[in-house]
This record gives sequence, C-alpha cells and structure tokens, in this order.
Amino acid sequence: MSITIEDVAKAAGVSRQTVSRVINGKPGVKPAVREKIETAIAELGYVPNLAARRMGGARSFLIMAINDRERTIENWAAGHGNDWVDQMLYGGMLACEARGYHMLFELIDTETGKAVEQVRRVLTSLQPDGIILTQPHSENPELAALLRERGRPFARIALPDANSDALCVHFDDAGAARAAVDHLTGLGHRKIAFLAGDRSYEASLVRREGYGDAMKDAGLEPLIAEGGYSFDKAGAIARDWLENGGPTAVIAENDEMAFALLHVASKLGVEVPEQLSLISFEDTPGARFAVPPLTAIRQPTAAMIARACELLMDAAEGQPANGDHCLPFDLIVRETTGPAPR
Amino acid sequence: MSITIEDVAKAAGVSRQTVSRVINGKPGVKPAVREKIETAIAELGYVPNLAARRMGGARSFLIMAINDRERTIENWAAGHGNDWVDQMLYGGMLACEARGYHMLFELIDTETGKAVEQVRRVLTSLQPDGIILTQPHSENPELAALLRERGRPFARIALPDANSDALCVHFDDAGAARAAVDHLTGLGHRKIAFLAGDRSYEASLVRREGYGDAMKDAGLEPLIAEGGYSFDKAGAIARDWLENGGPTAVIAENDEMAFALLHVASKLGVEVPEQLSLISFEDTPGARFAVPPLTAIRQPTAAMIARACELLMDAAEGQPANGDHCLPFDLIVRETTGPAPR
DNA sequence: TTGGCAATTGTGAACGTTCACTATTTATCC
DNA sequence: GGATAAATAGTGAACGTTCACAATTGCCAA
Repeated sequence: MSITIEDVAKAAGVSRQTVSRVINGKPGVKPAVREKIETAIAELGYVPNLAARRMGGARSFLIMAINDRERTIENWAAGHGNDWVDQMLYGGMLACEARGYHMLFELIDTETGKAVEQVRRVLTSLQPDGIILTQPHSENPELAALLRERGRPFARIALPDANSDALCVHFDDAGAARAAVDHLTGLGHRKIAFLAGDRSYEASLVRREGYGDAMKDAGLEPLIAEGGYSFDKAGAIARDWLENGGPTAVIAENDEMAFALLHVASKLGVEVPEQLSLISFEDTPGARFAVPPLTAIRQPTAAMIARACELLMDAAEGQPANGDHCLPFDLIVRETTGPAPR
Repeated sequence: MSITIEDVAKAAGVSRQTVSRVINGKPGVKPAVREKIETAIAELGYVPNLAARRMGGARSFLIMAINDRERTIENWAAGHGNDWVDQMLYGGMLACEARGYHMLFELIDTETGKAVEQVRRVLTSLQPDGIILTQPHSENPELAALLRERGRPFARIALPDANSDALCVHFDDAGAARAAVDHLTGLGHRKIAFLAGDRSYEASLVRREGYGDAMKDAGLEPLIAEGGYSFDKAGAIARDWLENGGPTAVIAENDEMAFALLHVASKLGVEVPEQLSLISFEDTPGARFAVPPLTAIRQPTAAMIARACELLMDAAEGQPANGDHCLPFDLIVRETTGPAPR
C-alpha cells in the first residue's frame, strides 16, 4: 500500500540495506549510488515508517517530556493555564522537528510509587529516545534509577545534584534573585521584600538564598514572606505591607503574586512604581499587558527544554552527554520599577 | 530483553493470539482464561509495545493535532505565548490518555502546497489514528482531500462546511457575540463597538455578523473597527474613541486588544467600568489578573479538542463519526462591565 | 599479475504485534 | 447420543525496518 524501502531499492537498483544507510546518513556508500538513491526517494516520495524503524531496533525519534500531573491539571482547571507547558512546547517542538524527532508530553503522578510505574509504562510502550524530567520528577531518585537501569538518556530540568552526574539543565536562580535586588538597590530602594512561593520547591530555596546574600552584601535587612504562589495569600500580605509602611519594593516569585500586589496597590491608591516597585520572577504573557507592565526576570524555559532536547538527541545518536548546563536569564525592565520614594 | 506477549502466553499457558485478544478487549475468550491472562499480565508487568502493535497492522494510538506554524511561532517569539496551544493540550492530553492514546502536536506551514506535503509526511511516518485540524488548516480543502483519500479520520476545529459532512467541532461564535451585546444593552449601553480582528479569520466574520444582528435587533447602530488582534492598533483606535466621545462599551475580539483598551483608558484617566465597559472574546489566564479583571467570553477550546479526540478515537475503533458538534460557551462577568454612564 | 585489505554492497533473520485462517472444544437440538 | 453449529483457541505469515554478518568490488603494492 504505502511506499517502502524495498520500492526505493528496486527503483535505484540497489539493496534495502544500502537505501537504509542513505536514509540514516551512514558512511560507506559511494557518492554516485547515494545520489541515485536520493533521487529515487524524492521521485517516489518515500517517507520512512517510524514504527517499523523502531521495530528494526533503531531509534523511535520520540523525545518525551514529563510533567507533574497534579500541578499541571490544577493550573488548567483553575484557569491559570500553564505557560510553563507552552514554553516547553516552544523550545522542545522546534528543537526536535529540526532533527526529525517528535516531542511527546506526559503527565505523571507526583506520588513516587505511581510515578515510577507510569514512567515504566510509557517507557516500554513508546520507547522514547530521551526523557526530560521537570519538577518535581527531576528530583526523584527512583525515577533517575529506573531510567539509568533502562539505559535511556534523560535530562533533568533542575539544579545540579551533587551526588550524580546526570544530565541537568537549569538557570542561575540565585543570580537572578541577586540581579533583581541589585536593580532595586540601584534605584535607591532599601526596604526590599521577597515574596516567596513554596519551600518544597527547591529552586525557591535557592532564590531566597540569592536574595538574602545580595541583601546582606548591600548591608540591608532581608524580609521574606510566604505567598504560596497564590493570588489571595499574596494579596493579604500585600495589604498588610501597604497599610503599615512595609517595603518600598517587592520581588514576587511568580506573576500571579505580582498581579495580586498590583491589584491591592490599585485598591489602596498606592501608585506603582512611584510608591511601590515590583519585580516578578516569572514573566508570563500577561506580565507585559498588566497595568503597568511588569518588570520581570525572564526564565529561559524554552531554551532549557531546547537544550535538553539537543543533548538527548545527541545521546540517542551516540554522543552521550552529562554534567550541568546553566543558561542565562534576562531581567526585563518594564514599568513597575522606579526610583525609591523619599 | 523486554517482556513480550509470548512471555505472557507462556505464563498463562495459552497462545499469543489469545493474549492479544485480551489486551485488545476483543470478545471470544472464556472468562476463566481471560482472568488467567490478566493475572499473568499483571504479574509480569507486561506493557504492549506500540511500535510493534502498529507494525502488526493495528492502531498507532496516536492522535495528531495540527497547528499553523507561522502564527504559533510568531506568538511565541513575541512573548505572547499560545494559550490556545495550552488549552488544546488540556483538552487533548487528558481525553487521549484516558483511553490509552497519546497526543502529538505538529506545526504545519500555512502555504497550502507545503502544508499538504508536510501532512503527507507525518501521516506516513507516524500513522496517527486521527488528525485534528485547526485554523487555517481546517479550512484547507486540499488537506481534507488528502486525509479522506488516505482514509484517516480527521476533525476540523472550525465552522461547519456546507459542502462537506466532515467531522467538525466548533462553538457558537455568533451566539457569543450576541450574548456580549445583550449583556451590554442590559446594562443600558447604546453605543457598543466591536473591535474586530482579522477578516481572513472566518470565525471573525461570523462574530461580526452576530454582533451586527444583535445590534439591529436592539435598534442600535453597529460600529465595527479593525484592530488586527494587535495591541498597538487597538490602542490607537481606543485613543481615538476615548478622546472623541466614542462608544461607552467595547467588545474586543481578543485579550490583547482588550488589554490595550485598559491601558489607554488608564492613561487617559477614563474609569473602567464606570465610564467604559469592556468585554473580551478570549479569556486567557491574564484576563482574570487584569486591573480590573476582564469580563469575557470563554471559548470552550479544551472541550472542543477533547470532543474531537473522543470522536477520532471512536472512529479509530470502528465508530466513524461525522457532522458538526457545537459546544457551549460562557460569558464570565468580572469587573470591566457596568451600567452605562449617563 | 596477483594477493591482500579496505571500501562498498547484499542477505537472511529478527523485532513484537496482529491478521487471516484453521483447529479444536463446547453447546444445542432433535 | 449424535450431528451440527457456535464459541473459543491456536498457527504461520506479514508488517517495514535494521542488525549482524557475508559477499563482492576496487585499489594498491609486491
């Protein structure tokens, strides 16, 4: 029914295997023959069948990204969307398709027992050439063990793990926190608060540390509050601060909390940035449409996934990679930061 | 190396084919035998290999969603993200995994010649069981012809096509526009404008029509402006309106334009909703965090994709579906609509 | 020439399923 | 109880690749 390698071989007057070699870009084919085969492929419009390829023992050309089921669904259900997922797609799809791979997303349960079983299943059913692990799965040693045991290349989107040389892609959370502080001190602020998210989120701890260190270096007193990444919690904290002469500048760990600050400030008649400066650590699409547009740290999410894909495809093609890869972030200055009030 | 159907067959003391029947839920297996096989599957932790399954001539368990490459990448590059894609994932992934399928995304060029070739390629390389076509591919007759010729079930996320009974999933664009108008007239507004997007986008035309009809029915004069879905264009129009006693209420076709209105209103000291009411036709996550939060039409994007997946999986399993499926929308009243000023 | 080695090309088997049959068992009816 | 049909179970081949190895070709030096 569909055109097979056999058809191409016949048309070019060679054997299957030679055609296969050409398709896979393997050496050991005379230029003249290669060209003849390429012509035949083009003329017949031959496209290899991935399932058969995989059956023959080759790659599946699938890169699988694994996300936390609970959190992802929760965000969707709450109508917050998952800009994170969208960014993953941005980086991952383009990187993959450039090399003929496809990107597949899977939602995996948080609970470790379930997670291991679910990953085992997708591993054997789909046989992806590489796996990308995001929070919190990237910090699950059982998952790493399973993947290592199966000999599947995987990349963790997470901070480097001291007792493992597994491939890991991340950005400088601490440096970004420091950059935010520096930007604000540069504007003359001295009461700078950090509106943090969740302690169970490892990157959050590192950001707190970066913030703390930067404040200490500037001779300032740190002030950390727990906002739980939530609009309401952050709003309550903001109200308390704004009504009682709190900080003149706030670094919020995500956009939702930043929006809450904006909201409360607007309600209380506090002008941004004249009376309050604000930096978000997330920069979702909404950030630039806020009133006023949010100054924000832009995490290189798409770039991290793209890099992870690259490394995994390299590994699938016999160039195993490991170690950690740190990507640069941006501090995008929009309109929520300004000189400290006097 | 990995556990095969053969292993299960041996463990249960039956043949391959019987195990296969059980896996595929086919009839004609005695309950006792079925149970024995299921036990063996569970004990061995057997998981079928999808590539082999496909090779054997069965389904691929893949549903492929096709998006417009240019627009999608443009949105990503501009930092606007693609909430649309995120919503597709929401609906699609969950629907698929519930029945053991996987959802795959592909970016396909807008130009029709390229599109047909690219779709042909993914069709033969991945052999998906069903294809979801979104704008503008959903309106490309060549693509539809290709898919029909190949006998691949496909669903268009688009308005029904009069001269085709192809499967089609959509929502009531005209009705939503009317609902927006009705909400505003109910609040006493009489100068209601429609800030439209792109004429090349078929749904936009239908929305204009719905708006126009509703205005006529209310005995009001329609006022349509072309905002091209762009922040800047919409901002210019908004400035003109607000400075020259324009409409007291605006329906914007997407959030970005609505944000522009909010932005300009804030700049000009025009109070929302006291002096200007605003409804968006999109409702991305940013809408609820805007100041003030946007009243919006909520399109059932996730639900449409989920429905499309369901229908395609049914088709893959021998229950071909066609005709059009219209899903309900929501008008979510937040804080940008209020009584008309006097 | 001719032998030998490297480069190139070809061959049969295998991958893990399902398909299209065939064979066997079980139930039904008179 | 036997014949017949229906239900259940099993078998070899096929799907389209790649693998591992075997066969051929070409080239160079002796």
